[in-house]
Amino acid sequence: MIVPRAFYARPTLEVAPDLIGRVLVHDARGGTAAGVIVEVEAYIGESDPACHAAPGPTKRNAPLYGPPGIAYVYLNYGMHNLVNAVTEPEGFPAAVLIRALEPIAGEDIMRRRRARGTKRRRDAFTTAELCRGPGNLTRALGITLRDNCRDLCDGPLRIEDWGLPRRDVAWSRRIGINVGVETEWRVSAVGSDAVSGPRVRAGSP
DNA sequence: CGTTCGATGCACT
DNA sequence: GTGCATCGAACGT
Repeated sequence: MIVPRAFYARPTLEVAPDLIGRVLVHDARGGTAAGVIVEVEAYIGESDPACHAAPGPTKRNAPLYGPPGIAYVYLNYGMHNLVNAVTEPEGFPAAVLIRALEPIAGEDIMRRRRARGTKRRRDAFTTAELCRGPGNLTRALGITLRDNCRDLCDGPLRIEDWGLPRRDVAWSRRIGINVGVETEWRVSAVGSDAVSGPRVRAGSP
């Protein structure tokens, strides 16, 4: 079933961990691809210096102020599309950045998309690395700027609940930013080999 | 393994 | 003109 809008219309720090274990699906040219969300980060309000809403409303960050349950997709470093799920009641700018997935459908399509334009062969990718990292997962799913403002509750780009088992989650600092580094607003599924960056250890060595 | 460095586009000041 | 919510290729160890 599709995750309903009410799910997103909540405090972002409640939405973020609840997204772990849900499934991001994209029907696109080339076919459908989907992955289990295993790593996210919360960006919350104009007072969060790392949130794109920090400068106040602008043309780019307008989706953050829009209704919950829509996608905020933007271009980062001139080459990577990053996808967020907009949260909180409309008018309060916040979102959850999706940082990593475990491929669950359309893995062959993901391989084709990931290998395109690189020197690596399709079969040189491990399954775990196909959607590891926010730029990599949008590439694997074929998510582009045209998906900005798409409704995640209805349409080709969706988040679904497949009734998968609950995952243990761990909170840690957000990655790849220079401000707002103290808050532990990154959530990852413990033990997942698809999680990017510093991984949280599941047990003792 | 590790680290460095270039690519690349655009919103924002 | 500056600075990114990044990635992978190249090179050093």
